[in-house]
Amino acid sequence: MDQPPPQRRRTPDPGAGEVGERVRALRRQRGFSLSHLARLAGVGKATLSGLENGTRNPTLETLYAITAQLGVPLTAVLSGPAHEPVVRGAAVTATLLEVFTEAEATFELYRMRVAPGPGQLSPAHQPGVTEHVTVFSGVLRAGPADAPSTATTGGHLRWVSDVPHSYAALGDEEVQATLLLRYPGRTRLFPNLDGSA
Amino acid sequence: MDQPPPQRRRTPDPGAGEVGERVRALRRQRGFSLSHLARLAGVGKATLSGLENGTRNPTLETLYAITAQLGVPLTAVLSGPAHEPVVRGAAVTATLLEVFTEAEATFELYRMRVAPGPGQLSPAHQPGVTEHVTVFSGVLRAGPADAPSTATTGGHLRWVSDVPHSYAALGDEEVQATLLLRYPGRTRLFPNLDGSA
DNA sequence: ATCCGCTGTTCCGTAAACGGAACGGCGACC
DNA sequence: GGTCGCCGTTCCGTTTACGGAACAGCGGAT
Repeated sequence: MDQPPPQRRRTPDPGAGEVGERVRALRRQRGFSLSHLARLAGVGKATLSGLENGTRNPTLETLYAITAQLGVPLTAVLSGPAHEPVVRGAAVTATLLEVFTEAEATFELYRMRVAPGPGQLSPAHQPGVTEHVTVFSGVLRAGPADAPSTATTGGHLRWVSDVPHSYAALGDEEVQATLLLRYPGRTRLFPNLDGSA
Repeated sequence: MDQPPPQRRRTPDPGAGEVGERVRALRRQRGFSLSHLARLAGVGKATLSGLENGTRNPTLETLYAITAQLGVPLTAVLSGPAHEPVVRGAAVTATLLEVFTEAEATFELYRMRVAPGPGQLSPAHQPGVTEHVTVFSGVLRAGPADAPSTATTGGHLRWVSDVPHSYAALGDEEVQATLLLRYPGRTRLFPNLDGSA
Protein backbone atom coordinates (compact mmCIF):
# COMPACT_ATOMS: atom_id res chain seq x y z
CA MET A 1 0.00 0.00 0.00
CA ASP A 2 0.96 3.56 -0.37
CA GLN A 3 2.91 4.86 2.49
CA PRO A 4 1.59 7.95 4.14
CA PRO A 5 3.78 10.95 3.51
CA PRO A 6 7.15 9.93 4.86
CA GLN A 7 7.51 12.20 7.82
CA ARG A 8 7.90 15.72 6.59
CA ARG A 9 9.92 16.62 9.64
CA ARG A 10 13.52 17.10 8.88
CA THR A 11 15.98 17.99 11.53
CA PRO A 12 15.89 18.84 15.20
CA ASP A 13 15.64 22.45 14.15
CA PRO A 14 18.31 24.90 13.23
CA GLY A 15 17.16 27.06 16.07
CA ALA A 16 14.34 28.70 14.25
CA GLY A 17 13.47 30.62 17.32
CA GLU A 18 17.02 31.65 18.03
CA VAL A 19 17.34 33.42 14.75
CA GLY A 20 14.32 35.49 15.62
CA GLU A 21 15.69 36.29 19.03
CA ARG A 22 18.94 37.49 17.59
CA VAL A 23 17.25 39.65 15.04
CA ARG A 24 15.09 41.15 17.74
CA ALA A 25 18.08 41.76 20.00
CA LEU A 26 20.03 43.42 17.22
CA ARG A 27 17.08 45.53 16.24
CA ARG A 28 16.53 46.74 19.79
CA GLN A 29 20.19 47.51 20.20
CA ARG A 30 19.94 49.87 17.30
CA GLY A 31 16.84 51.45 18.70
CA PHE A 32 14.78 50.44 15.69
CA SER A 33 11.11 49.69 16.00
CA LEU A 34 9.75 46.66 14.25
CA SER A 35 7.83 48.84 11.87
CA HIS A 36 10.87 50.93 11.12
CA LEU A 37 13.14 48.01 10.38
CA ALA A 38 10.48 46.39 8.24
CA ARG A 39 10.18 49.56 6.21
CA LEU A 40 13.95 49.90 5.90
CA ALA A 41 14.36 46.34 4.75
CA GLY A 42 11.41 46.51 2.40
CA VAL A 43 9.60 43.63 4.03
CA GLY A 44 6.15 43.50 5.56
CA LYS A 45 5.70 44.04 9.24
CA ALA A 46 3.92 40.73 9.42
CA THR A 47 6.98 39.07 7.99
CA LEU A 48 9.34 40.61 10.49
CA SER A 49 6.99 40.03 13.39
CA GLY A 50 6.54 36.38 12.48
CA LEU A 51 10.25 35.96 11.99
CA GLU A 52 11.16 37.43 15.35
CA ASN A 53 8.56 35.30 17.06
CA GLY A 54 9.72 32.18 15.33
CA THR A 55 6.39 31.49 13.68
CA ARG A 56 7.75 31.85 10.18
CA ASN A 57 10.47 30.18 8.27
CA PRO A 58 12.03 33.00 6.33
CA THR A 59 13.57 32.78 2.91
CA LEU A 60 17.18 33.70 2.41
CA GLU A 61 16.17 36.83 0.57
CA THR A 62 14.03 38.03 3.43
CA LEU A 63 16.62 37.34 6.06
CA TYR A 64 19.31 38.99 4.03
CA ALA A 65 17.24 42.11 3.48
CA ILE A 66 16.83 42.41 7.22
CA THR A 67 20.36 41.67 8.36
CA ALA A 68 21.69 44.05 5.75
CA GLN A 69 19.73 46.88 7.34
CA LEU A 70 21.01 45.83 10.74
CA GLY A 71 24.52 46.12 9.40
CA VAL A 72 25.49 42.58 10.24
CA PRO A 73 26.41 39.68 8.02
CA LEU A 74 23.82 37.00 7.55
CA THR A 75 25.91 34.62 9.56
CA ALA A 76 25.58 36.82 12.64
CA VAL A 77 21.98 35.82 13.19
CA LEU A 78 22.24 32.20 12.20
CA SER A 79 22.37 29.93 15.12
CA GLY A 80 24.42 26.90 15.51
CA PRO A 81 28.05 26.04 15.38
CA ALA A 82 29.12 28.33 12.64
CA HIS A 83 32.58 27.72 14.02
CA GLU A 84 33.46 24.57 15.74
CA PRO A 85 35.81 24.63 18.67
CA VAL A 86 39.36 24.14 17.58
CA VAL A 87 40.83 23.90 21.02
CA ARG A 88 39.18 21.90 23.68
CA GLY A 89 40.52 20.90 27.02
CA ALA A 90 39.40 20.12 30.51
CA ALA A 91 38.50 23.72 31.22
CA VAL A 92 39.13 25.74 28.10
CA THR A 93 37.08 25.83 24.92
CA ALA A 94 38.22 28.15 22.18
CA THR A 95 36.78 29.00 18.82
CA LEU A 96 38.83 30.54 16.06
CA LEU A 97 37.14 33.68 14.87
CA GLU A 98 39.62 35.20 12.52
CA VAL A 99 43.16 35.08 11.28
CA PHE A 100 44.97 38.30 10.48
CA THR A 101 48.13 37.99 8.47
CA GLU A 102 50.29 41.06 8.73
CA ALA A 103 53.71 41.81 7.38
CA GLU A 104 55.48 41.14 10.64
CA ALA A 105 53.25 38.73 12.41
CA THR A 106 50.18 36.55 12.25
CA PHE A 107 47.32 37.03 14.67
CA GLU A 108 44.70 34.51 15.56
CA LEU A 109 41.66 35.76 17.37
CA TYR A 110 39.69 33.31 19.47
CA ARG A 111 36.66 33.43 21.55
CA MET A 112 37.48 31.56 24.73
CA ARG A 113 35.40 30.11 27.50
CA VAL A 114 36.90 28.75 30.68
CA ALA A 115 34.73 26.53 32.82
CA PRO A 116 34.79 26.91 36.59
CA GLY A 117 36.80 24.38 38.53
CA PRO A 118 40.37 23.22 38.22
CA GLY A 119 42.27 25.02 35.58
CA GLN A 120 44.14 23.81 32.59
CA LEU A 121 47.78 23.82 31.66
CA SER A 122 48.88 24.44 28.09
CA PRO A 123 52.31 23.59 26.76
CA ALA A 124 54.71 26.24 25.54
CA HIS A 125 54.25 27.69 22.09
CA GLN A 126 56.94 28.67 19.70
CA PRO A 127 59.38 31.38 20.74
CA GLY A 128 58.07 34.89 20.40
CA VAL A 129 54.40 34.01 20.68
CA THR A 130 52.40 36.33 22.87
CA GLU A 131 48.86 35.96 24.16
CA HIS A 132 46.44 38.77 24.86
CA VAL A 133 43.29 37.98 26.77
CA THR A 134 40.38 40.36 27.29
CA VAL A 135 37.90 39.15 29.86
CA PHE A 136 34.34 40.23 29.45
CA SER A 137 32.65 37.99 31.95
CA GLY A 138 33.86 36.15 35.04
CA VAL A 139 37.24 36.15 36.73
CA LEU A 140 40.21 34.63 34.96
CA ARG A 141 43.56 33.65 36.36
CA ALA A 142 46.00 32.94 33.59
CA GLY A 143 49.54 33.42 32.42
CA PRO A 144 52.87 31.65 32.68
CA ALA A 145 52.43 28.61 34.86
CA ASP A 146 54.84 29.95 37.45
CA ALA A 147 53.46 33.48 37.52
CA PRO A 148 49.81 33.78 36.51
CA SER A 149 47.85 37.00 36.88
CA THR A 150 44.18 37.68 37.55
CA ALA A 151 41.71 39.70 35.51
CA THR A 152 38.04 40.37 36.02
CA THR A 153 35.35 41.71 33.73
CA GLY A 154 36.84 44.27 31.41
CA GLY A 155 40.35 43.30 32.39
CA HIS A 156 43.22 42.37 30.19
CA LEU A 157 46.12 39.96 30.49
CA ARG A 158 49.18 39.61 28.36
CA TRP A 159 52.14 37.29 28.49
CA VAL A 160 54.79 35.68 26.40
CA SER A 161 53.63 32.15 25.90
CA ASP A 162 56.80 30.35 24.96
CA VAL A 163 56.61 28.73 28.36
CA PRO A 164 53.91 26.47 29.75
CA HIS A 165 50.93 28.54 30.79
CA SER A 166 47.72 28.03 32.68
CA TYR A 167 44.10 29.11 32.54
CA ALA A 168 41.63 28.91 35.38
CA ALA A 169 38.29 30.45 36.16
CA LEU A 170 38.02 31.80 39.69
CA GLY A 171 34.65 31.57 41.35
CA ASP A 172 31.59 29.76 40.08
CA GLU A 173 31.09 31.68 36.91
CA GLU A 174 32.29 30.60 33.51
CA VAL A 175 34.80 33.00 32.07
CA GLN A 176 34.07 34.54 28.69
CA ALA A 177 36.99 36.15 26.98
CA THR A 178 38.69 36.86 23.74
CA LEU A 179 42.14 35.48 23.16
CA LEU A 180 44.52 37.01 20.69
CA LEU A 181 47.57 34.98 19.75
CA ARG A 182 50.42 36.77 18.08
CA TYR A 183 52.92 34.74 16.08
CA PRO A 184 56.05 36.37 14.72
CA GLY A 185 56.45 35.59 11.07
CA ARG A 186 53.91 33.66 9.10
CA THR A 187 53.64 30.31 10.76
CA ARG A 188 50.15 29.34 11.67
CA LEU A 189 48.83 27.08 14.29
CA PHE A 190 46.09 25.71 12.05
CA PRO A 191 47.26 26.12 8.49
CA ASN A 192 44.06 24.85 6.95
CA LEU A 193 41.73 27.11 8.81
CA ASP A 194 42.38 30.36 7.10
CA GLY A 195 39.03 30.23 5.42
CA SER A 196 40.37 31.93 2.33
CA ALA A 197 38.36 29.60 0.14
CA MET B 1 1.27 62.52 0.16
CA ASP B 2 0.93 58.90 -0.69
CA GLN B 3 3.83 56.63 -0.39
CA PRO B 4 5.86 56.34 -3.53
CA PRO B 5 5.54 52.95 -5.18
CA PRO B 6 6.81 50.64 -2.52
CA GLN B 7 10.01 49.55 -4.19
CA ARG B 8 9.76 45.83 -4.02
CA ARG B 9 13.41 45.43 -4.85
CA ARG B 10 15.55 45.04 -1.84
CA THR B 11 19.25 44.64 -2.17
CA PRO B 12 21.74 43.77 -4.85
CA ASP B 13 21.38 40.15 -3.86
CA PRO B 14 23.45 38.17 -1.46
CA GLY B 15 24.61 35.97 -4.25
CA ALA B 16 21.58 33.82 -4.75
CA GLY B 17 23.35 31.95 -7.46
CA GLU B 18 26.49 31.54 -5.42
CA VAL B 19 24.68 29.62 -2.75
CA GLY B 20 23.45 27.16 -5.32
CA GLU B 21 26.88 26.77 -6.80
CA ARG B 22 28.39 26.04 -3.43
CA VAL B 23 25.77 23.47 -2.62
CA ARG B 24 26.32 21.79 -5.95
CA ALA B 25 30.07 21.79 -5.46
CA LEU B 26 29.79 20.31 -1.99
CA ARG B 27 27.35 17.71 -3.19
CA ARG B 28 29.61 16.63 -6.05
CA GLN B 29 32.59 16.54 -3.70
CA ARG B 30 30.78 13.94 -1.71
CA GLY B 31 29.77 12.00 -4.76
CA PHE B 32 26.09 12.47 -4.02
CA SER B 33 23.59 12.63 -6.82
CA LEU B 34 20.97 15.32 -6.69
CA SER B 35 18.29 12.75 -6.10
CA HIS B 36 20.26 11.14 -3.33
CA LEU B 37 20.93 14.34 -1.45
CA ALA B 38 17.32 15.40 -1.85
CA ARG B 39 16.19 12.14 -0.35
CA LEU B 40 18.70 12.37 2.48
CA ALA B 41 17.66 15.87 3.32
CA GLY B 42 13.99 15.12 3.01
CA VAL B 43 13.38 17.76 0.37
CA GLY B 44 11.96 17.42 -3.09
CA LYS B 45 14.25 16.99 -6.03
CA ALA B 46 12.60 19.97 -7.63
CA THR B 47 13.54 22.02 -4.61
CA LEU B 48 17.17 21.01 -4.68
CA SER B 49 17.41 21.37 -8.42
CA GLY B 50 15.93 24.82 -8.36
CA LEU B 51 18.15 25.82 -5.48
CA GLU B 52 21.33 24.69 -7.18
CA ASN B 53 20.34 26.46 -10.36
CA GLY B 54 19.51 29.64 -8.54
CA THR B 55 15.91 29.71 -9.67
CA ARG B 56 14.52 29.40 -6.17
CA ASN B 57 14.89 31.40 -3.05
CA PRO B 58 15.10 28.75 -0.37
CA THR B 59 13.81 29.03 3.14
CA LEU B 60 16.16 28.67 6.05
CA GLU B 61 14.66 25.32 6.90
CA THR B 62 15.29 23.93 3.44
CA LEU B 63 18.82 25.19 3.27
CA TYR B 64 19.58 23.89 6.71
CA ALA B 65 18.22 20.46 5.92
CA ILE B 66 20.53 20.27 2.95
CA THR B 67 23.70 21.64 4.50
CA ALA B 68 23.21 19.37 7.47
CA GLN B 69 23.35 16.35 5.19
CA LEU B 70 26.41 17.76 3.53
CA GLY B 71 28.02 17.96 6.93
CA VAL B 72 28.75 21.65 6.74
CA PRO B 73 27.42 24.57 8.74
CA LEU B 74 24.91 26.80 7.08
CA THR B 75 27.44 29.54 6.88
CA ALA B 76 29.61 27.45 4.60
CA VAL B 77 27.29 27.97 1.68
CA LEU B 78 26.38 31.56 2.36
CA SER B 79 28.34 34.36 0.87
CA GLY B 80 31.66 33.42 2.16
CA PRO B 81 34.07 35.00 4.58
CA ALA B 82 33.53 38.32 2.90
CA HIS B 83 33.52 40.62 5.87
CA GLU B 84 33.00 44.09 4.68
CA PRO B 85 33.65 47.06 6.86
CA VAL B 86 30.55 48.04 8.73
CA VAL B 87 31.94 51.17 10.27
CA ARG B 88 33.96 53.57 8.31
CA GLY B 89 35.03 57.03 9.23
CA ALA B 90 37.80 59.47 8.65
CA ALA B 91 40.25 57.47 10.72
CA VAL B 92 38.50 54.33 11.90
CA THR B 93 37.63 51.25 9.89
CA ALA B 94 35.95 48.41 11.71
CA THR B 95 34.82 45.00 10.60
CA LEU B 96 32.25 43.02 12.50
CA LEU B 97 33.68 39.61 13.27
CA GLU B 98 31.12 38.05 15.51
CA VAL B 99 28.05 38.63 17.60
CA PHE B 100 27.75 36.82 20.91
CA THR B 101 24.33 36.71 22.46
CA GLU B 102 24.46 35.92 26.14
CA ALA B 103 21.77 35.82 28.77
CA GLU B 104 22.50 39.24 30.17
CA ALA B 105 24.18 41.04 27.36
CA THR B 106 25.09 40.99 23.72
CA PHE B 107 28.62 41.45 22.48
CA GLU B 108 29.83 42.58 19.12
CA LEU B 109 33.44 41.90 18.33
CA TYR B 110 35.13 44.07 15.73
CA ARG B 111 38.49 44.23 14.23
CA MET B 112 39.45 47.88 14.16
CA ARG B 113 42.08 49.83 12.33
CA VAL B 114 42.81 53.45 13.08
CA ALA B 115 44.76 55.40 10.50
CA PRO B 116 47.45 57.82 11.61
CA GLY B 117 46.57 61.48 11.61
CA PRO B 118 43.70 63.37 13.12
CA GLY B 119 41.41 61.21 15.14
CA GLN B 120 37.73 60.58 14.93
CA LEU B 121 34.82 61.35 17.19
CA SER B 122 31.96 58.93 17.58
CA PRO B 123 28.58 59.86 19.01
CA ALA B 124 27.28 58.39 22.24
CA HIS B 125 25.76 54.94 22.23
CA GLN B 126 22.80 53.84 24.26
CA PRO B 127 23.10 53.81 28.04
CA GLY B 128 24.95 50.87 29.48
CA VAL B 129 27.11 50.19 26.46
CA THR B 130 30.76 49.59 27.21
CA GLU B 131 33.70 49.32 24.83
CA HIS B 132 36.78 47.19 25.31
CA VAL B 133 39.73 47.78 23.04
CA THR B 134 42.81 45.59 22.86
CA VAL B 135 45.64 47.11 20.91
CA PHE B 136 47.98 44.76 19.18
CA SER B 137 49.87 47.16 17.00
CA GLY B 138 50.54 50.88 17.19
CA VAL B 139 49.62 53.43 19.81
CA LEU B 140 45.97 54.27 20.36
CA ARG B 141 44.48 57.17 22.23
CA ALA B 142 40.80 56.59 22.80
CA GLY B 143 37.99 56.86 25.28
CA PRO B 144 35.41 59.43 26.35
CA ALA B 145 35.98 62.59 24.38
CA ASP B 146 36.80 64.56 27.51
CA ALA B 147 39.07 61.97 29.08
CA PRO B 148 40.76 59.63 26.60
CA SER B 149 43.49 57.22 27.60
CA THR B 150 46.47 55.84 25.75
CA ALA B 151 47.38 52.23 25.07
CA THR B 152 50.28 50.76 23.19
CA THR B 153 50.89 47.30 21.80
CA GLY B 154 49.36 44.76 24.12
CA GLY B 155 47.47 47.42 26.00
CA HIS B 156 43.83 47.53 26.81
CA LEU B 157 41.28 50.31 27.17
CA ARG B 158 37.79 50.21 28.52
CA TRP B 159 35.15 52.86 28.90
CA VAL B 160 31.43 53.38 29.13
CA SER B 161 30.41 54.68 25.75
CA ASP B 162 27.15 56.41 26.46
CA VAL B 163 29.00 59.65 25.89
CA PRO B 164 30.75 60.86 22.77
CA HIS B 165 34.11 59.17 22.44
CA SER B 166 37.19 59.54 20.32
CA TYR B 167 39.77 57.40 18.60
CA ALA B 168 43.15 58.53 17.39
CA ALA B 169 46.35 56.81 16.37
CA LEU B 170 49.47 58.38 17.86
CA GLY B 171 52.59 58.33 15.79
CA ASP B 172 52.93 57.30 12.17
CA GLU B 173 51.82 53.72 12.51
CA GLU B 174 48.33 52.48 11.84
CA VAL B 175 46.71 51.06 14.94
CA GLN B 176 45.44 47.51 14.82
CA ALA B 177 43.09 46.54 17.55
CA THR B 178 40.08 44.52 18.49
CA LEU B 179 37.00 46.31 19.73
CA LEU B 180 34.43 44.59 21.87
CA LEU B 181 31.10 46.34 22.31
CA ARG B 182 28.94 45.18 25.17
CA TYR B 183 25.22 45.92 25.06
CA PRO B 184 23.02 45.23 28.03
CA GLY B 185 20.98 42.27 26.92
CA ARG B 186 17.24 42.42 27.08
CA THR B 187 16.19 45.97 26.83
CA ARG B 188 14.54 46.37 30.18
CA LEU B 189 11.88 48.86 30.88
CA PHE B 190 13.11 49.17 34.44
CA PRO B 191 16.73 48.97 35.49
CA ASN B 192 17.68 45.78 37.22
CA LEU B 193 17.21 46.20 40.92
CA ASP B 194 18.83 43.04 42.12
CA GLY B 195 22.34 44.28 41.58
CA SER B 196 23.60 40.83 40.74
CA ALA B 197 25.94 40.69 37.81
C1' DA C 1 -11.15 64.62 27.57
C1' DT C 2 -10.16 63.55 22.24
C1' DC C 3 -7.06 62.99 18.93
C1' DC C 4 -3.00 61.73 16.94
C1' DG C 5 1.18 58.83 15.79
C1' DC C 6 3.38 54.98 16.69
C1' DT C 7 4.06 50.40 18.61
C1' DG C 8 3.60 45.16 17.59
C1' DT C 9 0.11 41.58 16.36
C1' DT C 10 -3.36 39.37 13.43
C1' DC C 11 -6.13 38.75 9.26
C1' DC C 12 -6.22 37.93 4.37
C1' DG C 13 -5.39 37.52 -0.76
C1' DT C 14 -1.46 36.71 -3.61
C1' DA C 15 2.87 34.97 -5.03
C1' DA C 16 6.04 31.47 -4.71
C1' DA C 17 8.55 27.62 -2.42
C1' DC C 18 7.31 23.21 -1.50
C1' DG C 19 7.02 17.75 -2.46
C1' DG C 20 5.53 14.34 -5.77
C1' DA C 21 5.04 12.71 -10.23
C1' DA C 22 6.13 12.62 -14.93
C1' DC C 23 9.53 13.55 -18.35
C1' DG C 24 13.67 12.74 -21.58
C1' DG C 25 18.46 11.12 -21.47
C1' DC C 26 21.96 7.86 -20.48
C1' DG C 27 24.53 3.56 -19.12
C1' DA C 28 24.18 -1.38 -17.57
C1' DC C 29 22.33 -5.64 -18.05
C1' DC C 30 19.63 -9.18 -20.35
C1' DG D 1 17.14 -5.03 -29.83
C1' DG D 2 14.31 -4.17 -25.15
C1' DT D 3 14.23 -3.22 -20.29
C1' DC D 4 15.66 -1.61 -16.14
C1' DG D 5 17.57 1.88 -12.95
C1' DC D 6 19.11 6.18 -11.99
C1' DC D 7 20.29 10.83 -13.49
C1' DG D 8 18.62 15.90 -13.47
C1' DT D 9 14.79 18.84 -15.19
C1' DT D 10 10.06 20.28 -15.68
C1' DC D 11 5.18 20.22 -14.66
C1' DC D 12 1.55 20.61 -11.26
C1' DG D 13 -1.36 20.82 -7.05
C1' DT D 14 -0.66 22.05 -2.20
C1' DT D 15 1.34 24.60 1.37
C1' DT D 16 3.06 28.68 3.14
C1' DA D 17 5.86 32.92 3.26
C1' DC D 18 4.89 37.16 1.48
C1' DG D 19 3.20 42.41 1.78
C1' DG D 20 -0.78 45.35 2.84
C1' DA D 21 -4.41 46.49 5.72
C1' DA D 22 -6.89 46.41 9.88
C1' DC D 23 -6.46 45.89 14.72
C1' DA D 24 -5.77 46.98 19.88
C1' DG D 25 -2.58 49.25 23.15
C1' DC D 26 -0.02 53.09 24.64
C1' DG D 27 2.33 57.80 25.31
C1' DG D 28 2.29 62.63 23.95
C1' DA D 29 0.12 66.78 22.22
C1' DT D 30 -3.83 69.66 21.92
